[in-house]
Amino acid sequence: MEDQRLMHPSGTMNNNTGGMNMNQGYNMGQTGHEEPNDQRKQEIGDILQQIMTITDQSLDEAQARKHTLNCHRMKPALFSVLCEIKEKTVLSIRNSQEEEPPDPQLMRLDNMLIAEGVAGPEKGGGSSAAANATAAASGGQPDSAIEHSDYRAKLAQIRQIYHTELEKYEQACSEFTTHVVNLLREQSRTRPIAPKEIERMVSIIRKKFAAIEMQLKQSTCEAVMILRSRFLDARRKRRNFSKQATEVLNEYFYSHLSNPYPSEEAKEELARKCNITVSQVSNWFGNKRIRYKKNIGKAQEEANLYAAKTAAAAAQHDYGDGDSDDSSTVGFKSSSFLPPGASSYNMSSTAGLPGQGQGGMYMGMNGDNYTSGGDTSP
DNA sequence: TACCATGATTGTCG
DNA sequence: CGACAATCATGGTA
Repeated sequence: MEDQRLMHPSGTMNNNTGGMNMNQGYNMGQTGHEEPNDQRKQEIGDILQQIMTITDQSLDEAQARKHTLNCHRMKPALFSVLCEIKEKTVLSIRNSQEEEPPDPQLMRLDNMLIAEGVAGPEKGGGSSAAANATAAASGGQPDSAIEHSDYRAKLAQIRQIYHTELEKYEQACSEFTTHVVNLLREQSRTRPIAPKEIERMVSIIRKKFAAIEMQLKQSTCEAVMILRSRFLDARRKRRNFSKQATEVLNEYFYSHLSNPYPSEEAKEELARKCNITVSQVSNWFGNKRIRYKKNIGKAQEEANLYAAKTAAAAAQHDYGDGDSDDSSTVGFKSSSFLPPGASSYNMSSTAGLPGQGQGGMYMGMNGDNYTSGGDTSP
């Protein structure tokens, strides 16, 4: 990682009250030169050697030398000469820097991170974001809360890592900037340093750290995209409900054929029984209603099967409510799925539907208990 | 492999 | 926002 490499100059300068040249600092913003590895290693070795030499000198000694230099009688003259040279070079520095417009790519990344809820206004923040987001998903909009919670938990994890890293970078940046500024101020006693130069130095450092931040943002975006694609892939995977679940849903549907619109409570109850989500129950009923209407002839067979089954169950209960489990929690919305007057559960329920015989389909079914639910296999 | 069944998604409407 | 209709995409089967 480049950030770690970048921190080294800071450490170097810490020990550098003696006299390392700040010009090394000016190279910071420039792109690294491409040299053969061996040569580069050699150079690094030399530099390290120099540093070791410097740190070997005692601080007192260094301070004493600096003091001697500052008090030297030629110092003012030397300083003014340096100022003159400086004035000439400053011109060349000045035109090299003007603030550029914001990087469009960075803006894209920022926008995406905000849109995905990774950056931007707190949505819970840090590790609690997962819990909050999950709660929001299952509370406000219960649909597919189970799948979402996993996705959101992972997203929150990404968010937390992103913020932690960002914070680290910002802290490092500000520490490093402060250090460099202090160093320059210190040096300005010995050589002329214009405030502009310090500003420039600061902006170079900022740019460098901004580049690192951009890398962070980019990899965060990538992580989010991967997470998303995985999540979407998982969502596309369709699994048929269990035979038992289908049976429960069908029982409910056909025993409320006159009004197959389960209330919220009924949906929850069904979801619990079938071990699926409420939204899956809603989907199922939506699909069922429309497909029933489209193919009443065929559905009729199924209807009879379930009617027979529930009738048998009712008989067992000796005149009790046929589906005590359901009806206890079921509320009905007014609906026109069937014409008014048609009631579910017996032949009259289907009498009003087009394309159906009035006759004895139900009778024909006799009691031959519907054994396998008929439609789906596990 | 084609075909049907089925769960999920999307767009529209009241 | 829920219901509906159309559609997509996958699972299961002949």
